[in-house]
Amino acid sequence: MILHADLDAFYASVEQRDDPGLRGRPVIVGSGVVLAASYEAKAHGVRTAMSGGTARRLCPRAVVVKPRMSAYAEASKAVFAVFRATTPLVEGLSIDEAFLDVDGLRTPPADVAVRLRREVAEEVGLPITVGVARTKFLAKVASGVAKPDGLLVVPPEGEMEFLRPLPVRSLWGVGRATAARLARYGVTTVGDVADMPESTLVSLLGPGAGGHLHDLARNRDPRPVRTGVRRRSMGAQRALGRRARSPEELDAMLVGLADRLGGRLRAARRLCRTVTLRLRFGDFARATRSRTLPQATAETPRILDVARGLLAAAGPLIASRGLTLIGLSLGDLRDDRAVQLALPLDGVPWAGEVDAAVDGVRGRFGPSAITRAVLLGRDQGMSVPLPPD
DNA sequence: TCTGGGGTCCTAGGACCC
DNA sequence: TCTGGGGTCCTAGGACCC
Repeated sequence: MILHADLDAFYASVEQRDDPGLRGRPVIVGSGVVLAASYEAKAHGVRTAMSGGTARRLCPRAVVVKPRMSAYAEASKAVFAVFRATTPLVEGLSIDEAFLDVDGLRTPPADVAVRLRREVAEEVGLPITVGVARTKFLAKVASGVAKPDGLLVVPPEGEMEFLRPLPVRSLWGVGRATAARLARYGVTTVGDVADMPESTLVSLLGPGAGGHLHDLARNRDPRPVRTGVRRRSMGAQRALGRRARSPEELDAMLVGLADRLGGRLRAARRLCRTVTLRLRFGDFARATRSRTLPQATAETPRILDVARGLLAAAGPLIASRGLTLIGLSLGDLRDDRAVQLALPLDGVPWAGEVDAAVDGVRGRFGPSAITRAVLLGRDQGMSVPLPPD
């Protein structure tokens, strides 16, 4: 059996945990757009991704707090430690949810789930909902139904009964666009989808999505819980508002984005090969421009260089439409083996030993690996002299 | 309801190679 | 002279998720 564990109103719950004055009150995290809303706020109709103005109109008494991303990252780490103490077979889906494969445990799955919820509450102080079922999909739907602060087990013999009445939107991969398309054919429940021939679904949605939906609706979901899934891209973006920005302002933002991403890349000891510039315009249309490098890199100046080229090429597009968001995304990620092998940095008093360290690895690793190691040291706040050439 | 900041996966066309 | 099939890589866009 598989557990799907999902923290409730995660960011808002962390805020309520850390400030007792917020407990029992409607809390909204994020002012421009709602990043998270406590269940007291949700009761008034406040939803994630809603604009801040709308949310305040729906719930004027709500306390609006600024997001504290580092506090959420820390809480997430603590919760995942509880997951991993339960079973090594943990697959994280996002900062606040994961699948756990509990088949190898002696304890019955439902008891494991009860204990997990208790441990997260006691050790981290956060409410969490758990769905238990034979497949990932059923477990995830179960936790959604059981929210908040709940537990729901779908027994193997009750699967079809559970599945068929669900709205199509609960199928993984069915969002607004696909749901609207299906509704035009009178298809609104999972049972409706299950009763369609696969060929009809495929002709409607394409071979990928069509086949996938057909399988899920007929309760076929053989996907195992996978550990060690690596991130495939990382990005950073910045909303600009309506005001027009000068080329100098845009360039400064690009510098900031490239710097942030370069640092994150090196902290993760990874390299990227594709740089994508993301743009959004006044009418909410989007565009992307990307370039793939012959050599993978984690060096900020290189990333910035490519990003600047993409931005320059997109100049005419931007001039005509009014830019409201600029972002960078790094893809085709891979491990930076050279840096990992060359310089185990943890605890190295860098400034004093860099020369020796660099001498030790010169010849085994090329100049770009050494440059990356130096940048990595800088990212960690070390005072790093440039090594002699 | 006029909209943040992260991510994942799929599709499709063109270039290029054998 | 006109013509094949298959594969990979790159770019751009779109849908979806939290």
